[in-house]
Amino acid sequence: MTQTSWDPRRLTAVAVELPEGVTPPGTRGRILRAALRLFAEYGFHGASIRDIAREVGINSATLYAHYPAKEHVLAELIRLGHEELRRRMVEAAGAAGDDPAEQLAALVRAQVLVHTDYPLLALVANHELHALSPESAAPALALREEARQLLLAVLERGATAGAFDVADVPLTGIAIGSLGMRVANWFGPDQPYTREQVADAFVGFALRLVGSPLPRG
Amino acid sequence: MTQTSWDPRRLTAVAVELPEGVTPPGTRGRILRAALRLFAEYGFHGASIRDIAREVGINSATLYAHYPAKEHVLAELIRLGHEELRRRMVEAAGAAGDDPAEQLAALVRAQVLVHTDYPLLALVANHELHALSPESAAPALALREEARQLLLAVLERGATAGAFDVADVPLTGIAIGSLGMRVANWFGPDQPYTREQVADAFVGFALRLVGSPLPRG
DNA sequence: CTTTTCCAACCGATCGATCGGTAGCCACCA
DNA sequence: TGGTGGCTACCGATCGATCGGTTGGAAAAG
Repeated sequence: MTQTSWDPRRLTAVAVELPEGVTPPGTRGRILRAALRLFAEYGFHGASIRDIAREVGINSATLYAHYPAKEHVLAELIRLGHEELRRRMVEAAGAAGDDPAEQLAALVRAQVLVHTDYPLLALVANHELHALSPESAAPALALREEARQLLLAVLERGATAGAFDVADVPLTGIAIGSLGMRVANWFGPDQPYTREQVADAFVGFALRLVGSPLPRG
Repeated sequence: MTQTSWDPRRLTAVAVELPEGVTPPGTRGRILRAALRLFAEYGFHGASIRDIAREVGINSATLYAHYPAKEHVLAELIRLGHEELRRRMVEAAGAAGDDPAEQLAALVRAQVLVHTDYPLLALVANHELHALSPESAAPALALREEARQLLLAVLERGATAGAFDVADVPLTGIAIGSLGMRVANWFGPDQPYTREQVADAFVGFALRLVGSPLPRG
């Protein structure tokens, strides 16, 4: 309840986490983690390969035994971030029932939890995308669009069925997406909320935004 | 309704605007505009002083006749962005009546319009803050906190008066602030909304988030 | 009024430092 | 043995900033 805005000095207090099972083991994975922390704090261009190597404890030339170029490290992180988002949202959509409100809640919860669980990955995936070439960025953009379409489809369905009172589906989708995205900028261990509390609250916000009669969480 | 997510390739389609009356005239101002465009597209570290100088049409050494260091150019942009936000929000708060809902609407409208009017400035001010030293960043952070407190005070007042149905004021404040902030990432001339339409819609969203009985805009 | 001085803005050249990446070599392990 | 991961040394390019010099306009001096 004190400082909840973006403050890069907090970065060292946020765990450098990557999704399990999809992160490469050994040095390759350690490079990703080091890059994640440095890219999140200083940006792609502000973090040098020497910085990354030093943090991993290897020589900078060794990076090239694992990744063909600096850009590939970033592209990998961005891919991981977007795949985790898409995976969780597809999973949530599949597990939810037919009720549009329930589907929306499931999607929003999934989105928010990706951002609480992997805040640095979300920050890098969202803020450093511009450093990639169009070809490198395309896969991630496609995944992002897929996640977005999941949300829009539910909003459309809910509005058509009369469960949602929505004047403009795309704009409402943007608003709901914005809520989840910004979580990565402020959520952390020094905040007085657990991840579940944040997800509950944000599901409540989303339901309010669509005018669903469900009460706040 | 097509592409509404962050896409750096769209940057050249967004006008490079700085607030009137506070932007220095002549070369100094042209440097700020050039830096604004380049920092927004490539980030502070991704844009060199040679890039900036080239865009202005001067020699890179000349930049140092106007600004003592590269960081100062960024600091100036970030200061301008935060001052405009604070100015507009203070003005909106002063002009609004006593009704908490009316005050909230005024604040949200002001915030959203800063982001529609100066999207690049908002992007740089929000995303490149990390490139500043703590001393350089402090003034902007203070202004940001001031704007935030304006919003929280209204939420608190509305909740206390029973006009708002809010479970958690700081969290609701974050959510409302998030909505406005992200506008700079997607709003532009290729979107099918005017700035007023966006502001109206977002005021409606904010009122819903606080459970105010006012209908959607 | 004319001349001189001053100063801000500007220049090309250059600085030391750092950048991402390469080449060649070595050690280890299956 | 061959492949992988690691190293030192090095490359050309670029970085932010400095240097010494020039220019033009304004102000001061005579």
